[in-house]
Amino acid sequence: MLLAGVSRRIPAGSEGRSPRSVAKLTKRSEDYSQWYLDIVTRAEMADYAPVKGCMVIRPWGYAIWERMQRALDDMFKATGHVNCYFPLLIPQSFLQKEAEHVEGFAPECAVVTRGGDKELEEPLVIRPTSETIIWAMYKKWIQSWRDLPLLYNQWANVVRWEMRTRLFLRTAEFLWQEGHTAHAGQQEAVEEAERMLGVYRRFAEDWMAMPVLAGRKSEGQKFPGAVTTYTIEALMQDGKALQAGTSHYLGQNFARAFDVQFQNRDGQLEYVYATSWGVSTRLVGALVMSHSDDAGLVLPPRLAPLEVVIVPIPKAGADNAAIEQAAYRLAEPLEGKVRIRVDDRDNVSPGWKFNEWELKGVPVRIELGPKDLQKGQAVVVRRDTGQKMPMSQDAAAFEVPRLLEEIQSSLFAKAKARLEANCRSADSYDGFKKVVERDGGFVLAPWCGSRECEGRIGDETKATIRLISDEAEECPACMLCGKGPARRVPFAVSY
RNA sequence: CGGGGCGUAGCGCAGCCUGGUUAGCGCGUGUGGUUUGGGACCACAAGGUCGCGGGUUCGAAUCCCGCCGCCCCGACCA
Repeated sequence: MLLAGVSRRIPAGSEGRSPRSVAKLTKRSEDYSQWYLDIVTRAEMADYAPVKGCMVIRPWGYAIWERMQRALDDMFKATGHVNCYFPLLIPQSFLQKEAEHVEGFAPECAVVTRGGDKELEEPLVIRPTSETIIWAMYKKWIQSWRDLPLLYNQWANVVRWEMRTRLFLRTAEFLWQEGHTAHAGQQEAVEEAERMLGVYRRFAEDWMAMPVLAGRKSEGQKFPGAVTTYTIEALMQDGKALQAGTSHYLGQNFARAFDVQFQNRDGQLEYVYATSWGVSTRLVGALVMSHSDDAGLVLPPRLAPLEVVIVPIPKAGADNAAIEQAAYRLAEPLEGKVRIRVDDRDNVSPGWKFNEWELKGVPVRIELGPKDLQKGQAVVVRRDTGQKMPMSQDAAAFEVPRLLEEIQSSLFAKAKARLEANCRSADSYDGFKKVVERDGGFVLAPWCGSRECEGRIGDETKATIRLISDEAEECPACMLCGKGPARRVPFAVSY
């Protein structure tokens, strides 16, 4: 019989589903890129849509995104932001008002030219980002310093017509959040941009268990229209860097473009200071590539749609009803505390279930068979290490929440160790090229700050400057041009 | 846009070169039964515009022409 409160349902993505393919995943060592795609598709996180470059986010992938959204949204609210929604379609002329912005985004805009059966008077751009339409509206809402700051965020989809796409990492349409704030002072706006980068960093570390480097982007890699772009950069298991979140101090660029002025305390008109900041469904891809292994996805418990799955193991001649009942009894005290389900499907074998839940990255599995029942125990298995821990059923109830926390911090520790092990230094350009080629990862090397050197290094090695840190070590000479002063900045081949 | 590969059942493929019964195999799917501690087994069954359009031919998945789409690798990017 069912115990009260414990759902029988296998959650989104596997609702009483039958088995499908049994093909093995591509191994990381064989083809990293294919390994990634295998996990994303086989774990049923996403699938290719009929339109090139577009993807369907399936329930298992979307559930991860929902958990990310919730955590981030709470953090945004805790820092004083409110949610709102601006429209998908933007008059093309809006994009053109900010010179760098239009230059940056025009090449990748999808444009609507027809409505119904009529040609539109002015083409409408499907938002690649919303600064322009938001600042057009801010003009209406801001008159005085008393109207400021405006701390707005929206959860939305955007479209960027990319040449080359990859599930989650780069798709023509993606989901994200974009914060857009307006401030009465430069200092305050800069602080906001830095604060939100801090939020992203904390989210990456505390929720995704993904350590990051944080800093500013070089002039050449700034967001189109930004004065300063801040970034967090993560390191994937193949040694490539991934930009995981950005925050921009926009200065008065958009306020000027849209003529948004406010009267300051002294009664003078002044352009409003702006920031914007965003993270996207790319984070789901980052998550996959941070922790997963050759058996499939490995999820940090805090973002796992399902944290614990209990697999009852029936046996001929055993009291299988009792086994299943014990499984539900085991789950009951944990319901509400952790996301837990009993996988009582009878059309697949326990072995199948083990593999499937490992593929899907569920952090903890509890096996419960006749032998366990006799001993009053259950076998608790960690997804991240594979470690099997027999423990009494009573102990499991209070051990499991602790174990989940342990897994969360252990994933972070492991990823951090990997990041640190993959931060190397080079002083000469020859040495730099060697390290980039042989080891990958972040390579810290002296750079004079010129766009020319940055560009040439990028062209010749594929490694780009990921960020510039305030604590960057000063060096006498750039590794390329030999001029000084230079700073030591992390380069990496990136996604 | 350049280079490479592919398009035949839900998935993975064979067949094509050398045209010819009713287009095949594995996995999966449905039903019934036995099973279940690391991807179980038996029986029966369902499932196909051979990417699209044209041509050659008595006859085309197969040969010819055109088109479309997708994937992978490069140039733009969260």
